[in-house]
Amino acid sequence: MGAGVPNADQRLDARDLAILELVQRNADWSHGEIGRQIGLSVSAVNDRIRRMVAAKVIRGWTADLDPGALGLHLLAFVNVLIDRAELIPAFAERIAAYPEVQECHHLAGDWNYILKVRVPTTAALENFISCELKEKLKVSRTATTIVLRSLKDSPALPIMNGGAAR
Amino acid sequence: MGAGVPNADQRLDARDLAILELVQRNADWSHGEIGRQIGLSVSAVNDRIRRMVAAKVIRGWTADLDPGALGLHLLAFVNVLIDRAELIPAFAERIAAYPEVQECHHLAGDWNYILKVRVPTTAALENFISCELKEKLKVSRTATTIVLRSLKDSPALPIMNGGAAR
DNA sequence: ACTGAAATCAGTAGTAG
DNA sequence: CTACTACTGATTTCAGT
Repeated sequence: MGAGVPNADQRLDARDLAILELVQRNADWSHGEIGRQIGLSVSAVNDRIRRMVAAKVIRGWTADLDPGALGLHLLAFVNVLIDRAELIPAFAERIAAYPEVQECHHLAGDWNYILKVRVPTTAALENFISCELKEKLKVSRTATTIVLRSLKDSPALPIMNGGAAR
Repeated sequence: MGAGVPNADQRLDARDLAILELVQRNADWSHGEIGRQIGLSVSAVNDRIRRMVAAKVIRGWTADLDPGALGLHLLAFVNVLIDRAELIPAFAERIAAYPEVQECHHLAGDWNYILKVRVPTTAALENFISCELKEKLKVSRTATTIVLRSLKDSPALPIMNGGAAR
């Protein structure tokens, strides 16, 4: 056990990719339904999904929720700059714990990080930036961009041959 | 049938929110397991989930895939500027169809859109920006930021009381 | 609106071809 | 891999509180 080599010798063939394409959008379909779509038996679909879960190609199963229905009416991208290098480890360790931070990416460029932040209101955003980022996490500067409308916001990945495929 | 009022009179109580908190991370748990966590019977959990699916609070069920395992080794944010206003509708209509574009948000600020783009290589990114964005979609200017490392990249939404809750 | 039991259906494991 | 079996366990329905 343990986390030796991450994805040792998994090879994904065209059928695996077809399964992934389906389950990343319709995880509630039965294995029979998936098999019918791609011409595979229930057992074959079952085997392949279990292997891909074991290989961590499939990391888990999630429900896709509507942000608006949960009162999360504001989406913003916040660029973060931290002047003093010694403050970066503490930021990196603590930022992921904020539920309103959906994403945090370390960047190559003018800014240290970009955050994707979901909150109910501008007041909540202001509180997050002022109290959490600047006061507690000692962020030097931020640049916030408000999203007016999301044309696409999907966790689905592009799946094509030529990736880690055979 | 039809899409009249989106979320008519759904009221989410604390138990609904507890269920959502669980299923957005562990959609594979049985209703019995969920019920045990929050002190509810299997049927009650089933009822509430079915109601939330019907009310479109839960939009669907997805598999969470590992981008690296699919050969998607590059993540970038691409800011997009379109000078001539008459070119924007065509862009907005066609951008969502690109699988490598995971997100596309219309912005308030200096840029028209921000894109979250996943590709295997820098060559694929260059091809996407030059051929697709600039040539085909007539984008005037782009500013691309490469992600070095993702500290957090989760579809999970922050769930707290005070949203659309009772 | 929840519980608990009964019925239906899906996932799993094994066999054989 | 398919096809078929049997089994386990989950989902769904339904009557009752």
